Amino acid sequence: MSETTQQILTDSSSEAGVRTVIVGAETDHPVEVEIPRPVSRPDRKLLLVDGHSLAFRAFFALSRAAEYGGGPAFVTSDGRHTEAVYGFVNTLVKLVREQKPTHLVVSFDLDGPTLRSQEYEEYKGGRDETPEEFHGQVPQIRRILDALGVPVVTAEGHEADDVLATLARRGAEQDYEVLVFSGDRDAFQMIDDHVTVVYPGRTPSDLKHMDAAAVVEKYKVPPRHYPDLAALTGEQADNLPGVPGVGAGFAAKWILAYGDVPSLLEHADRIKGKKGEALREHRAAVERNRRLNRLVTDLGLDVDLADAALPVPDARAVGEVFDDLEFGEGLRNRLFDAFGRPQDEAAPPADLGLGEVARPGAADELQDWLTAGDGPVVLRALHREDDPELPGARELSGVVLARGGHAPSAVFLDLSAADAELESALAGWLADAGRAKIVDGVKDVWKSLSVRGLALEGVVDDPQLSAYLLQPARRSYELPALLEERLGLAVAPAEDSGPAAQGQQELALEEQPWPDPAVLRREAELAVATTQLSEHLLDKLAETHQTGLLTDLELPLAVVLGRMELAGIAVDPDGVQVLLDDFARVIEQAKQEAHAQIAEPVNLGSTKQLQQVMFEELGLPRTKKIKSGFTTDADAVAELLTRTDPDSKGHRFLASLLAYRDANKLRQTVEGLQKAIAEDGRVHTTYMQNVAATGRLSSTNPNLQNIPVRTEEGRRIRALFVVGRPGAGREYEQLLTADYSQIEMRIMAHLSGDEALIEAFRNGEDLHRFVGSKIFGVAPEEVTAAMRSKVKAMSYGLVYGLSSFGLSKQLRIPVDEARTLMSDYFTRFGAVRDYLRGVVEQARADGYTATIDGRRRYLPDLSSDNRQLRAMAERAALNAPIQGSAADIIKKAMLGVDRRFTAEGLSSRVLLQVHDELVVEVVRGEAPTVERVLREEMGGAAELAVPLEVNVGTGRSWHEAAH
DNA sequence: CGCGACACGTA
DNA sequence: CGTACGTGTCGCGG
Repeated sequence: MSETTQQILTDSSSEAGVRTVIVGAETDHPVEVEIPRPVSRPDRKLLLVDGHSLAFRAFFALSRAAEYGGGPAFVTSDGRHTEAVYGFVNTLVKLVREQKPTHLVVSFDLDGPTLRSQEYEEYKGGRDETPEEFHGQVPQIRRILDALGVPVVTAEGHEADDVLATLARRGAEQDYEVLVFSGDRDAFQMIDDHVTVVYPGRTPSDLKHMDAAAVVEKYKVPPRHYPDLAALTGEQADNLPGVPGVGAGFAAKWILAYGDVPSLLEHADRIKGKKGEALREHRAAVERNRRLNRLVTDLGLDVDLADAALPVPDARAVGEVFDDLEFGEGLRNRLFDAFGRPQDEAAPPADLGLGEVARPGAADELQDWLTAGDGPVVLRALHREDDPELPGARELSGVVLARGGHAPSAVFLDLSAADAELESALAGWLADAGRAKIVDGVKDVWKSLSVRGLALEGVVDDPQLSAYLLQPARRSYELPALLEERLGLAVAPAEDSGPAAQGQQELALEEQPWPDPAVLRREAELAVATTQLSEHLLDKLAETHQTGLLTDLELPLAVVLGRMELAGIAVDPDGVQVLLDDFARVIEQAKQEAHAQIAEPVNLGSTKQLQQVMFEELGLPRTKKIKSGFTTDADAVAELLTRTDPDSKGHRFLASLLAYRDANKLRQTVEGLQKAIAEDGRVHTTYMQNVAATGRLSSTNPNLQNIPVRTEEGRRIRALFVVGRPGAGREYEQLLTADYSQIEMRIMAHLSGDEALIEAFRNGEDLHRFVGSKIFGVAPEEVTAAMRSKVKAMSYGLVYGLSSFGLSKQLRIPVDEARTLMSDYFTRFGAVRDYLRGVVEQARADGYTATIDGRRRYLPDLSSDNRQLRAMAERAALNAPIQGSAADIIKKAMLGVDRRFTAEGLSSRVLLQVHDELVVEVVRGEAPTVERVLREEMGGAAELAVPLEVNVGTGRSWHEAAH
């Protein structure tokens, strides 16, 4: 920490508004510098922006990002570049969001001569020609500023900085807190107690705040003397040479000793040595520099700052420019968030024509409503409280039913107060498969109904699922967003304040009416709008031939998943504690062993600290570069282990680190499990049905699809999952697992139609051994373990779009050898190569890949200009049909198993799905039938060119049941 | 406190 | 420079 900073930090004795610090204490001329305390005027905050400077920096940052990967290419479909516009708006939005100015002005340089260029022809000479792509972007920026209603001020013959300096001075005089965005350091001279400069760092969005203290800290002179300093050192960017050999340090010393440039030059004779000589020699240049970098603060600008109050943007106009420039929703939303959402954006509660929400009080009233119209009815569940006792489900307190069409209507039923007859009328309708229902989030609603003893049949759509099939890569499927994007309907914007906003008098919590009338109204409107949304989504599904995936797969699967979630899986609590203690011991030991090798203890969980220890203190060889330096991941550490002397500190540290990480990871997994054990002694995961872009399920809260299995210690965790204790008249006997053997390779064989690969599976021999014998040209029994593991890695790699480079890294073999391996593979399995090539081509042409059952994944990046993005999309295209088809197959199997369990009167139940594996809790005596059903339904879930092989195992725990 | 980066578990 | 996920920790910046 520098001396100055220390003193600033420790200073406390100053008068109000001013601090003093000593600068240059180490020199002959220590000087006391006054630093005004910056004022804060949250209600009068003026932001002044140098438009060119911001646009230019944005342009270069985004062009580079696009060129070197990572960033998207900012070009419209008709070839216009938009880097500067996008970056400008992005940074401006960031500034407004973070700084919350009340007033805003942007200034631009004008073309043509300025006073500075007239005085000094070479001013700003030597700069590279403005790139072609930059042209035309400034007018677009001004269009957007116009649409936003932000005043743009320019001055003939002057640069933007003069305008800003003038406005900054006026702002300060009028007691505004002024923030100046400028990329020109000359702007620092404006800084005082009212004015701060925001100066861009390496990227336009990396903004540094320069107030007086920061200038003193950095340059050792007060802001008003910054231009004196710059005049001495010169300014490369403006092509203004200074005094040769004089850097910021000397310049600052002189200025502190003599004051400004004129005073310094007056006393130039007194300065000894080479530097003094140089100063006298370049006296003219210094004087010229000082003239040129003096900003004009008294331009006769015809602006009233009061008129620069941050306006409400014109959404239509902004929308037009954004559409024209092909900017996405993200920036648009951020912009409106920062500048305020215009009134007409909050759309007239999309007049749905919905009247009062009726509250049928008796069964016949409900019956009347239910039979009053046709068309599907939207069902929404209301929950009074957030935290249910019920493991895995929320208690149902009420429902909203709604119908769309010409006369939309909605009703609300309070199930916490409903009489038996009314509830039974509802139950009859819910269970009637002939009465079509639309349910948003059907799995959760089914669960809530189910724990209340209510059945649910006749569900024809769940927008979360239909929208997922249409756009599987979406992040969220929230109704308001879908309504807005699909139908342009702005329904019931979420109110930001609670009931109080509705002007209700204060009521004790327990006296508050439930549901809140505003909440009920919103629910009803959403329900009505959902009828339109569903109609639209089902149309689109039909157009894309995915209707069957919804009605025959995802919708019925939601119920199966709901059952699995409610069931949960039993976890042995004592075993959990034992493991936790065991792991804690290992962790402690590994931590101590690691610390014994180094000087100061570090946090082994901190990559940053590990890098310091490994690559600095221990001097270990550098590993692969990552953003924050060099990787310390397990792969790299293992590699380093092989390259270090087993008796060295480094080696021992690395070994301890791996042991620590291992045990720590396991401990975290078990801890998460412990926390997740519900009152029924079981863990209820949640399956997400619309998260994975390929069609897979995901598991969360906790994730039971990534429970360790590969290591011995990991398998101890699987042993914690046990068969449940007797309950509800059932006696569970064991857990049964059934998994597909090499399903992805089988799908690859099927999709490619490769005869050799198909033969490999029909042959029934160990797949990798068989493939190995073909590739290496030896008999199957002569395939060594090393050969087999190479082949195995290769085969799986293909499914992921592996390159020869990647393969060489994976197998730690030379790239040449990897390339040979791949080409040998493709020689024997040529149709596989043809298929993989074809998949990418097809996807590029269609814009999407498809599974065997027609589930799509859209991959717009296949035609990206960006190499990295394109390559990623290509690998995704290789993988999606295979992973997705496997997902479809096991989903079908789950439906089949579920049906058969019911049909055959089995009480056993499926508990878990782990992508290619099902875990079943088997009731005493049902094991043989369950095994047969699992084999038949899983094995028969798809008709492929190769058989689907299913392995089954049983045991008291998940570990024992593994095979 | 939110968020990105990192590391690492599964198929 | 191998796909698809979820979770925990760290450390940054607000």
